[in-house]
Amino acid sequence: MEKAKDMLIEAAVNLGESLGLNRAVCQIYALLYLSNAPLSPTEIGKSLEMSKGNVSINLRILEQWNAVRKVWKKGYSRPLYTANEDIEMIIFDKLKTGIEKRLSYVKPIIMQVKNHKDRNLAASNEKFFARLDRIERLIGKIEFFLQNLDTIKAFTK
Amino acid sequence: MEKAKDMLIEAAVNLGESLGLNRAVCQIYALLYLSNAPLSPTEIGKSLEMSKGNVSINLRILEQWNAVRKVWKKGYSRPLYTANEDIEMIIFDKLKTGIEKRLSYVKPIIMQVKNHKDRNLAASNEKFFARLDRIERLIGKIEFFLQNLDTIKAFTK
DNA sequence: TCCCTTGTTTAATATGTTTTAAACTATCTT
DNA sequence: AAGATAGTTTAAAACATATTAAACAAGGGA
Repeated sequence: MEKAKDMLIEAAVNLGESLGLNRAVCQIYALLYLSNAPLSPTEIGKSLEMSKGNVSINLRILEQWNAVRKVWKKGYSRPLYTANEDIEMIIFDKLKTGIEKRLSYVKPIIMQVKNHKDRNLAASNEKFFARLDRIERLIGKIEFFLQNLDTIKAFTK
Repeated sequence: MEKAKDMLIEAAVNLGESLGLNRAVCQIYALLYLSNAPLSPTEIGKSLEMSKGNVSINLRILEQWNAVRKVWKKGYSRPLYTANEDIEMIIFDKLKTGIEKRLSYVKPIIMQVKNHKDRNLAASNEKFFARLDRIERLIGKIEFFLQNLDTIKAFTK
């Protein structure tokens, strides 16, 4: 049983790393996701053979992502932690906000370059501006795509 | 003009890093993408103030991704390089094969765990197996999504 | 053929990230 | 209140990756 959990946790790490996540974050989330009851940081650290500092840091990260949440057990003053199960949403939100942030940085730069385009240069740089246009269309597509992902998600349910 | 290129290259680096790409790869691709004519490794290195070793390594990576290609100019024995312009395809293919590879690693592990599920344990681990099912459905969704991305891409054109 | 230029490979350096160990803070138990 | 337990923060270490510098190989022109 524990062996199975370990294998699944390792698989989660493997998947998470392709999204640029670190090992600890994936391990902790997967452990909580597969646990029947909420766990304390100490239990997490013991189970994953990970320093408590590392548990603390990465639990905070997961909380910021809304991937885990505190559970207050009656009589206990310290919270336990449990996984929020809608990992689709978690992954999606993280990707979406990340991409949007990047695009909002790139877009004004392209605008700026296009507006500075002076007539003399333009002739000799036909190709250059054509490629800028192409990039702008791509950005438009990505934005369209993000706006519609919610719909698609619902559709595939 | 060169200033504009530098800004755009920097923006490309910024975008690329959110996909986990290194600086050099993004710079080289963006430079070739925005250049009117194919460039030699030496020219690339000079333009980006980057060692020729680094240019060489990362040009090879870009070639493997089909993101750039060699151009043989008459009379020259060494190739120049130019960007393949369909970066949507490049990004998409890279993401798609990456995700597929990861899923093909994870799927059999889940199968295995589910098949080992023995009756005694099963009762006490209702929740555990329910979550496994949930993950399996998620993987199914992702696969469906990937299979249909081509269609969606065409649709948004 | 010999040198000069160009490109590749490799080992070392530099940079960035993750993890831990240890100091610190807060909470709980007696 | 004192000692023990749990959690956070930080500085250092371990680790991974990217970049360069330098040795090497291949081709081009004298």
